[in-house]
Amino acid sequence: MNAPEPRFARVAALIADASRARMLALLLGGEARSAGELARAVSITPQTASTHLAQLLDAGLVTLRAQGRHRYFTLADADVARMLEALASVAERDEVQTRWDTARFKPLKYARSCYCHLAGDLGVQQHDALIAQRVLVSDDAGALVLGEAASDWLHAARFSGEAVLSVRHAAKKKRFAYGCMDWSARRDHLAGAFASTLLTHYLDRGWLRKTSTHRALAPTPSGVGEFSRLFAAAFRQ
Amino acid sequence: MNAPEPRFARVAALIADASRARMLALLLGGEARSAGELARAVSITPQTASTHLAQLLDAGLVTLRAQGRHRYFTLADADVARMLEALASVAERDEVQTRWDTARFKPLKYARSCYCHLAGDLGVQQHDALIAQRVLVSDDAGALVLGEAASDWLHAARFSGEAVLSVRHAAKKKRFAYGCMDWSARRDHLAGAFASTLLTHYLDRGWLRKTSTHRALAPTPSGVGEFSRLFAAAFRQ
DNA sequence: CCAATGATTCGGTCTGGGTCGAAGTGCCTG
DNA sequence: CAGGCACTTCGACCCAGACCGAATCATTGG
Repeated sequence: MNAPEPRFARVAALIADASRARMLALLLGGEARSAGELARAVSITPQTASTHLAQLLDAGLVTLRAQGRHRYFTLADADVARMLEALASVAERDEVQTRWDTARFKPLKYARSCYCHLAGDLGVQQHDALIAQRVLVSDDAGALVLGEAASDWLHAARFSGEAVLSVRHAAKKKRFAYGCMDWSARRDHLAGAFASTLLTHYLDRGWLRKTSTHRALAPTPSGVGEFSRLFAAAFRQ
Repeated sequence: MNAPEPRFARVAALIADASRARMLALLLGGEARSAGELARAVSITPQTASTHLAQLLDAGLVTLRAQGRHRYFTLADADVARMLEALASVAERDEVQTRWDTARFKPLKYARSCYCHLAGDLGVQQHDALIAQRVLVSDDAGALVLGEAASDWLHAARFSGEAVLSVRHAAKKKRFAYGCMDWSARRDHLAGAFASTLLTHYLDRGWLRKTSTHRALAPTPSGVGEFSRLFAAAFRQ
């Protein structure tokens, strides 16, 4: 009769603290951050941050890479990012319409990094376009795999021949591509290894650039053109 | 520079408390529960439960239906269920393999209700089978819609003619069917309005029955036969 | 080998929030 | 109308855990 305490309560408790939540929100940007950097960003002393990070590490929400006397933290994996986005999607619900339309949040709504893939309206467009153009198709199990139009599209997106091969190789792995609920658009954007590769590519080609402080990503003039060409099929909406 | 406190921290705080988490876990079963019932289930006094439920209600995690002097609570919507499952999927990670194989948890892993659809191994089989048989197919935007084999399958599943029509009508709505990460199987099971209809149908036909205390669902002898027939395509693995 | 810097550990303080007893409100039944 | 039941509100208590000061460890550079 007596329900046992669910394990998710413990994870929720880790996210519940304002300082830890702000650290996690920063890490959602995808980049590794040192302990001190995180402490300063959320205005707490290094020793407090240290205890917080130890807890996040212990629970497996973040991973650690020590480099000299710095310790760099990143989100553990895409599952953690998905969980945070799911929380945000419930937390933001009704606020979305009003808040997102302010000038301050518009860039964030248009495009941002989520862990290490593209989110926001542009991420949703990417998701819809790649499926509509059959670059990605559902296999028998409902997972997304490369479709018949994949090679053409990758070529059009200026992937090199060897890069295409490496994508094709990665496509065999689990978690290659899947939908992830976008909390501002409230529709799926594209997540997974393929989505990471694409975002890296966009940044490398200079179609997107990171903005100073936030997770927001701004398209460059050349990027605007490329995206409207590559995602043309999704622009019908 | 100073990162604002993310709104999801507030939601996480609501789930972080052991008593509230246990209530939410109970409500994940999909059935409405009265305040007193929830209080007894988690071993707290009615007045404590009342403050908890008021908070959950205020945050929109649960909804309320007052009936006489009883107040019945249910999970607010499928987004909340998805969020809880995402949390659980991170929280359970490594435990899954060991814990689920104990006799105590096996029924839960095999089939359980998630909000108001079918989860667990059977839920994953359903998801995979309906897609493999093209009862459900992805549309241009990646959402699942009824496919060319839908009518035949519904007929085979003993849906009446008018029930088939009502399903076809419901198929136009948003959130008709979509994948939802299953935290025990770690693959997608089927969620959405269609999934709810199917679970209700299985219960009505006596193919599944609710077990006493948990969210676990047990297949009846006739259910075993029906499921192996209806989900045949997924039994390859 | 000695600062200087990044990070952790320890000990003590303090507050937010969960808890229950007691009392109050509303609804249903006899 | 009276009594009972489901639930809520109020007040007081108490404790887990966030926080910081001080000290310690580790790495780098001079």
